[in-house]
Amino acid sequence: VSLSTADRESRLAEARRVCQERGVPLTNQRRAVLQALLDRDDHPTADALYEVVVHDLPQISRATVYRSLDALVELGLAARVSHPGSATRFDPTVRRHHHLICDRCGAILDLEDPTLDRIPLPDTRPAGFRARDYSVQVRGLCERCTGGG
Amino acid sequence: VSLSTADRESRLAEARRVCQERGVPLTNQRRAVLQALLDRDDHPTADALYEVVVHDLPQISRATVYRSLDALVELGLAARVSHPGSATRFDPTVRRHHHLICDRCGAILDLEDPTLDRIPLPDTRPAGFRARDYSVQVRGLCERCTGGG
DNA sequence: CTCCGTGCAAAAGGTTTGCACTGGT
DNA sequence: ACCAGTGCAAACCTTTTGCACGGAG
Repeated sequence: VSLSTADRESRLAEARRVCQERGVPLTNQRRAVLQALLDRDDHPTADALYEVVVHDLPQISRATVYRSLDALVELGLAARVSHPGSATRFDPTVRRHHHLICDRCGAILDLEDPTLDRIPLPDTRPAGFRARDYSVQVRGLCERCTGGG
Repeated sequence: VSLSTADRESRLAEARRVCQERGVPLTNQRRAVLQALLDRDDHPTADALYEVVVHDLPQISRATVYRSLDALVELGLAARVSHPGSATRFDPTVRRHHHLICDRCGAILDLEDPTLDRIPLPDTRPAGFRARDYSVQVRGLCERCTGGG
């Protein structure tokens, strides 16, 4: 479910606006990382993004990719995805959506479902927790892994 | 929401039974790791468990803790928790439940709510995904982090 | 005797940090 | 000139692996 050209343009415009507001420069490196992330729908790791970005900016370092991702997350332009694996994965989609996670190969697929977007959350304030948003993780087996057995 | 003594006993009995069935020895090390995990409700990392277990078994190695956790997960006696951080966290509770995740400090709290346990999942079979179970992640700020600002 | 789990140490990821440099303001 | 962002390399943290040892069947 990768983004259309128009969507990508609007996400870039949003990035420019947010950076402007927060007084944070949208450097070439940050823009390249964001674009690489927007171009993908498979929730890549930082390293996978580095591999892409290094084609455009051959001198970029892994550290900068990590720092750019931190910045994008801080700015609300990307999100860290919860994943039961060793490497952190990133998601360019900030609006509410859900995930299918393959128990065998670790793939993360987006799940868009209006019903899941309207679950009434229990009141967590008695526990002292201020809820901000939620998402549903569905675990199971993806197409490739079901095929294999 | 840590386990009562009775619950812990029954979980240990379950472990003995499962190991028996599967022909897998429940070694001292594995039992110690499982007990350490059952004693906690904060979804510890492998390293945090090592720090606890090493008190009882001073010669135990980190590798064994990792291998024990792998075995427990494989046996269905524990679960890896999805978490947007670098270290994998483990959960002694296998039955369906949900999580409150603090965006600031990364704490994971259990959320038990019968309503959330009965969400009608969309049909993911057209996407080739065979759903097995799900859980809801609520993100926000925990009590300590709200207090601080 | 054989097999499997373990301990140790080293290797293999993944992520962060110290420091010098640079480009924009 | 200043400051923030960057590149590089090293450090650091987490997890896995190779190998030898030892205990249970």
